[in-house]
Amino acid sequence: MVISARVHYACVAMLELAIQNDEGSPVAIREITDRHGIPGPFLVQILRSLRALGWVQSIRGSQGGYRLSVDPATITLLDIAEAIGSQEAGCRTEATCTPMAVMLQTQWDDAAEASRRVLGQATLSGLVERAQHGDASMFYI
Amino acid sequence: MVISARVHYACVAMLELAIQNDEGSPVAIREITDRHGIPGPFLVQILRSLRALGWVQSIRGSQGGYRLSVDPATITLLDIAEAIGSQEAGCRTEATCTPMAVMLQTQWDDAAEASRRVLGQATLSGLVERAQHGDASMFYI
DNA sequence: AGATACTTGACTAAAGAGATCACATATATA
DNA sequence: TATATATGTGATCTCTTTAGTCAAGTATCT
Repeated sequence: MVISARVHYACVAMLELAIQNDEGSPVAIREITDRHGIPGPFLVQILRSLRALGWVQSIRGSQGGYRLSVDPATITLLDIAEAIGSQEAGCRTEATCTPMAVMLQTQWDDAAEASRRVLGQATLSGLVERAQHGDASMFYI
Repeated sequence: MVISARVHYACVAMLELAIQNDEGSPVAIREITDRHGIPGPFLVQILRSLRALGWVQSIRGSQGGYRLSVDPATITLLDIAEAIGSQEAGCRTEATCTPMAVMLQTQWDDAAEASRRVLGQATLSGLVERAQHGDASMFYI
């Protein structure tokens, strides 16, 4: 469960869209990059992946931007991390797959599973709600 | 908590030393690399780190090798992973540290903490014992 | 002396992460 | 219809990390 900048940015973008989901107009990339200091072209790349997943839709042209196309209650940080992040390999091919290696691999898997359980609990809507209740000025809307 | 090949090999080596800890003679690198298919010079590099940590001692010359210099009950997979693996950075410097970023970071930290708890439970002696009870032929000694 | 085994430091190849750029296309508004 | 505003797409690029290699040296046992 590696949290790269790519994954982090993807989550920021999804949260930003989730917050502004009720308002009619789509959210421009510029709005997100300005607010969070994310390199523009990089975020474009990430939003492309999110669109391919069917999680956001894009509206081109003037007044265009992005909008969530899924219910924010159904998407967790785990979903985003696993979809955007790099896929991990199974048992190492180079080294011999000894019983000891298998035992260790079980430990690595258990540890990863523990992480996944935490992130699988965190839905977008849950985070948005928590942020807005905890600190109304948090997202300076 | 990234488990690189380096960390995995370090754990294999420590476990191998823990198993043969009771016997008088030290364990040669060749013995470990042959058994587990680990590239020799790479394992040398790793054992050097382990020695710098004070966890193993080396005996040079003919009949030389490596030996644990700590109680295998006091070392966990977490200790090895954190000592050998790369050190992770804190809050990302590039992007703006917005409240949203902080909230996300908390989630990443919680997830990492969950992993750490799992690996922190796994002591070398515990793993050796488990392996030997579970399957006597596991380490074909 | 010679075989065995660790010591040390430098070095290289490959992969992935994190961007960046140029050019194309779509749409609202004046 | 012209123009400003936005996204779409593909290629490219640099930097860091990871994994692995090599050569020459030193210590110890038999």
